[in-house]
Amino acid sequence: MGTLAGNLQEELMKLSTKGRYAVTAMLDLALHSGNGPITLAEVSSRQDISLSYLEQLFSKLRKASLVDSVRGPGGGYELKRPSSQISIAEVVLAVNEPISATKCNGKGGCQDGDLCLSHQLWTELSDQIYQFLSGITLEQVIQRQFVQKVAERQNHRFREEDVILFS
Amino acid sequence: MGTLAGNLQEELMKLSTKGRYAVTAMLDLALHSGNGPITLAEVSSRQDISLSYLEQLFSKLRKASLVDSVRGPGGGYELKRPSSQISIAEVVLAVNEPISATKCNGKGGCQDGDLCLSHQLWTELSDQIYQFLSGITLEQVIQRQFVQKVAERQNHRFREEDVILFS
DNA sequence: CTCAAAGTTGACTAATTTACTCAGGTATGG
DNA sequence: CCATACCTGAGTAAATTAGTCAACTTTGAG
Repeated sequence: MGTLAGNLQEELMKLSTKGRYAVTAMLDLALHSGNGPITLAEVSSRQDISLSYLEQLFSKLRKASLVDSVRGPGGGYELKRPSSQISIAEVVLAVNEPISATKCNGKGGCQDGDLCLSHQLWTELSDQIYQFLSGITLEQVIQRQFVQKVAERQNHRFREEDVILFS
Repeated sequence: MGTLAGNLQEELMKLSTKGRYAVTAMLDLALHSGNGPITLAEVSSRQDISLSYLEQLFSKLRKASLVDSVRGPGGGYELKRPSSQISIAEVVLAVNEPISATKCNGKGGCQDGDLCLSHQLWTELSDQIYQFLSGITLEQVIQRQFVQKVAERQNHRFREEDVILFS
């Protein structure tokens, strides 16, 4: 299933509960840093995430070089870099198998252009989302410093009832 | 958008292939608008999405007032509003059952503050993502007018190798 | 050295979601 | 009428999520 595509940006952001768990756990680590490693048992009880599930997530976070592990008594996990240098995008991508952007990869029938156009548009959009999340660090989230008015860019003339379907 | 400014949303964005299918189909509709309704069969063959799956998606898109349907021969679907007034966020939210932001909703044990803090931080972040996608319309995607340099905001001091793990 | 605390790994699984198919409807233009 | 197209709901295989369980390895403290 995994395409060995050499191209960059063939993979998409995926935002689900899995990524939220990972970000929440990383925020917990950032919030409680300073006194040595933090055990997953602490994170588990504080954030109400099962210990075994955290172990899976942190296995991936470690492989992505986002955390360091210390074994033995007094051990635990700690951020490998300062929280100001770890982006949300990194955390989300570390735990998610990224989904393939192009369904039409090896397949034919993509010459008529239409198919590839939509794919490319979505890929570019996904890239924008990635850029956005890359610009937000754990520390910025904690300090609530991430931009407040990002949506005030262009013709933004939704009526009230259109917006409310968010609830 | 005064509505979103007040209280935080309790529902989160979810980005998966499902939303991509919906956006792709909506882009197809936008690209081929002007000659009356477009059949799902056309969209199906052009975008390589199964007809029955499209029917499910468009049922939700119609309930969300994003498309109008015309029955009978010569019928099909068309955008209810101009593509410049339909945001990506609307499309994605229309087809996804939104996931709950707060696991600790009715539960106790949320008094110690830590749990709720992480939840709130993630909720605020999710709100930012929503704001971001709300600011991008179908037309902007087609015209590729969505902001090119959204990530150049704050202390953006990632090293190269940190960013590249997107591949 | 021993023991217990912690991470590490892999196999397994129930529940849920995704991505469909199928079998019927209903509305409507020609 | 009748073919076309939307509409609805039931069902379902595959994948993902969100875990559990068992068996390790490493290491600090006593």
